[in-house]
Amino acid sequence: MSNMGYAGHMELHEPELREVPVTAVLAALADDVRLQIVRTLAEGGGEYACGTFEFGVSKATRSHHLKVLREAGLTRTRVAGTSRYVRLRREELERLYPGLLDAVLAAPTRA
Amino acid sequence: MSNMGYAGHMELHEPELREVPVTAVLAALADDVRLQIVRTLAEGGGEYACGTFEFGVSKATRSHHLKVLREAGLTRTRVAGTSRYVRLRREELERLYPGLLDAVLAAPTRA
DNA sequence: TCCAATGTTCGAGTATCGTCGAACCAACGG
DNA sequence: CCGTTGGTTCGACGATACTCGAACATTGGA
Repeated sequence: MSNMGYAGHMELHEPELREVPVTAVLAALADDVRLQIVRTLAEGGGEYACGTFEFGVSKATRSHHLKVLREAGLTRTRVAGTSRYVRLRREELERLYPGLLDAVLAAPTRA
Repeated sequence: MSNMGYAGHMELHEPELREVPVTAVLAALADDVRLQIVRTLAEGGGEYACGTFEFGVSKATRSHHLKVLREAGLTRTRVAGTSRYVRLRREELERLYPGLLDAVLAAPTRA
């Protein structure tokens, strides 16, 4: 009955947004791959399986970026079967950082 | 030769804002020292000599951060005598990234 | 039961970042 | 001139960040 060594039963680390320094939120957004993920989540508006985000990186790297987003308080993850469904924490973000996400999303894709 | 503004032969690199990827702007803001500098500039509204920003780092580090801000298109620098005066590029930022700077500045200082 | 699918974690390589002291430079004031 | 002042640059350091392949865990189906 050991559950050692793997995160299958571990709780996903999803911090309270107010515990996250704004610099961490900005750092999470300051990466091309992660910004593409966030854009996809924002445009779709709902949940996406991790595998959705095919942006030219390996699945290990993708998993890493999703973890960064989650631990920066930007996303929430729901586990279902072998898949994990990710969604943006829009309302919470809007409450704590009004206008921030919209401003970033409105920015030109390629500057 | 005119004596007008002979500010040494070093050219400051101040890119056009549209040439700067938004991720670079976000990365520039995603540091505590730099965010404090930006806050100071925004609250004061005008120009500040580099020496103004005493945030517990050496002057070499301060100079580095000011360079990062400048090259991310966030600030402009005017050379006068032995001093350099830094100011925020608010209007340009507002035009290209409407609401972004305000949202960041409105964020809680101590998250 | 075995296998494929979906993700995560590990270990390592490379790159970039933040930091400092020391050396440097240009401008100013005696 | 010479020294001081304001600031930059250099070289180095340790810490982080991004990336990948490989190995692993969990689920669900043949």
